[in-house]
Amino acid sequence: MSTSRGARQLTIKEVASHAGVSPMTVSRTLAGGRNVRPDLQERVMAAVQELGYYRNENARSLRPGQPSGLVGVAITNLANPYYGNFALGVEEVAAEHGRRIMLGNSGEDDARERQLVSDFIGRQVDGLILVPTSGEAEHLRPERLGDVPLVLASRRVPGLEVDTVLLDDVGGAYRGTVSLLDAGHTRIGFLGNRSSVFTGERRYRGYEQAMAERGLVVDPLIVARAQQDVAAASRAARAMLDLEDAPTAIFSANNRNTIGALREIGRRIREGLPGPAVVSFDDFELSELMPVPVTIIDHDARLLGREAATLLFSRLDGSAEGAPRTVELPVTIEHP
Amino acid sequence: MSTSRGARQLTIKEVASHAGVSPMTVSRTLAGGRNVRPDLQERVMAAVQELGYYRNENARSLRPGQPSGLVGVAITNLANPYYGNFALGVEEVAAEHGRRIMLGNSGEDDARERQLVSDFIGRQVDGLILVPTSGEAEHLRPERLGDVPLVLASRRVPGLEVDTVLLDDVGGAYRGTVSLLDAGHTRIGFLGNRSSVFTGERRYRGYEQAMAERGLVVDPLIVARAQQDVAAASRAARAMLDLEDAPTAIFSANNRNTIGALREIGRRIREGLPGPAVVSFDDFELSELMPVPVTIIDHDARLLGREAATLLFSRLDGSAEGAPRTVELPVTIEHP
DNA sequence: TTCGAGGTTGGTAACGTTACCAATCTCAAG
DNA sequence: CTTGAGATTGGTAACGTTACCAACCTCGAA
Repeated sequence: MSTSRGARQLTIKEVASHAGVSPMTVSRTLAGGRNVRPDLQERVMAAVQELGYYRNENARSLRPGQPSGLVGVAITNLANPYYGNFALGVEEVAAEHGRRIMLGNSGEDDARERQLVSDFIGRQVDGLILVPTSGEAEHLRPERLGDVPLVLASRRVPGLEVDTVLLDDVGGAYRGTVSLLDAGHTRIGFLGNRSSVFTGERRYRGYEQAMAERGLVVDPLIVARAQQDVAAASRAARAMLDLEDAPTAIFSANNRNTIGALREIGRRIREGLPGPAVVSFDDFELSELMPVPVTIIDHDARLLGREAATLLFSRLDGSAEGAPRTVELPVTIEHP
Repeated sequence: MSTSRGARQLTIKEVASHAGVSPMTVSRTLAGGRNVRPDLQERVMAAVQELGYYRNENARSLRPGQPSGLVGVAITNLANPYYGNFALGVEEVAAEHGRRIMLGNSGEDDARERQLVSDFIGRQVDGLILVPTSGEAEHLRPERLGDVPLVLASRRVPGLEVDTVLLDDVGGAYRGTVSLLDAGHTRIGFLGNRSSVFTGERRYRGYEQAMAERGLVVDPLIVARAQQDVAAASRAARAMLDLEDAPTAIFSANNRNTIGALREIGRRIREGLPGPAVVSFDDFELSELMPVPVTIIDHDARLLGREAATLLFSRLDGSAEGAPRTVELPVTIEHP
């Protein structure tokens, strides 16, 4: 019975003396029981049960060569359901490999990301999975990480050659835009992230490419690339749709912009104004119930997480060596 | 330059000899620099920078009395955006207290939860925050946890008296149901979780109470309480609405059931069938654009996470002692 | 000048664990 | 009965860190 204060930690020694064996026998039993007599193993396990002993994993990983079994995961915005699913995918694969994840939210803040990474390293993580903010790469150089393998997800960091899992941003945006063009639209607005955000840039490129192929010039008046949240996206959509020469369709480069745009479009429709067609990079629930047709460029964030973790563990297991690899996951297009 | 294999860990000793001081001086400097000459501190910090040294937090926490700075968080379903926000709230407060979180997903599986908890304990977490599965409480008893403080969120565990953060499930469900009754509905269907899930039970109770107050008997034909995912919720809604005597309104006890119900309702409306009014416990985006009026019983999952973490840290700081506390967070009702 | 208080520095031991080695035991073959 | 191979067991040291103590230094007061 452990009481309020102090309550010294239960150690392998107590278990050993309780079972009448040496600490080494307890350690060996807990490690799988190779070369330990079955009756002693039983006594040890009984003592463990009775005392409620948990092995101290920190002390264990202190010995050289012992992995900590921890993976550090830093994402940019846990409030976004996409990143929740991403984290879930990572957690699943980690659990399958007997590892645990330490999760941090960088909130797109560079300094916070640096702090998270150094903290993860200090806690002896076996590997790192990062959705990088768009800042510097200095703190992510392999030599700064002390040989802890790093996998980037969703975004690349300029000048940093490491394992990376990406979406087919350019292709998805291209195909989504083409579907609008095929439907007869020629004046297509764009809502997206700052161009310094990797995905924002790539998705814009796909949009631009499709427009250019049809000989259409992109009008800067109907391109808004600075919205990081729903409210800003709503305002940008409003400005665009209030124009004399308003777009008849909108390409939205991510979930947050789509929700904002649709909020504004819903408002207009309730006022009897026309609503433009929408293509959204990123799915959202009940898109089929929207008052305007919404085409979805969909992908599986959970799978993205699983792939990132798989890439990491292939490095940890030594089953993959050599040059950094990039996996680009396909996206699907769902017409309304 | 650290090369591929081996690459022994950089220790405080290397830093010390590089700075020409003893390891103790390095330790003291890193601990805040009390009673260390400024010029030596500078030499130490320069060496830390130059070598890229990170203190080994595991070794650090091995010393008795040193906290690990880790909080174990186990939630039931990270794919649900609510729990993503919950985790975010916990992470935020933990970061404010200089702590890191270890995150596990139990997937409503009892065995997995037990495994997570014992793993967290083995990794010397300073505290635990749990959205419990509905199973046993044995592995959560204080004496089994070795004095590691535990906070439950969202749900209670029968027979376990610990700090808990809950929502006002009963009151919210009651008020939501009353709003339907006030609008003239008397035949109100119920969609929810298994009754063994704490919130499922409480929300049903609120619904039942409101009905009883108006002298209405709940018809078991329009009560479905076994759906854990969107597809099952859709089927349940369909069965209910296909009845001769179909409900004119539906009370949905959670996000997943709401989405499922609305998917079915949207289908019916496209076919020209009538759609019932909906009250949803849990918000979702773009609810204002639905083809039927949706009343939202809303709450802040992120705040729930923040409250849980705050409760935990008040135990860790010793600013709270004594009997377990329960915090019940209010919910708001948003009419369409 | 001596003394002592207080600031600064370093050596030692300990935290809980396991790799390594040495010691002991078992048992079959000679 | 001896030998030795192999299985089993335990003692010791080390992982990286910091609390504790002892030693030293500085400087003002007596």
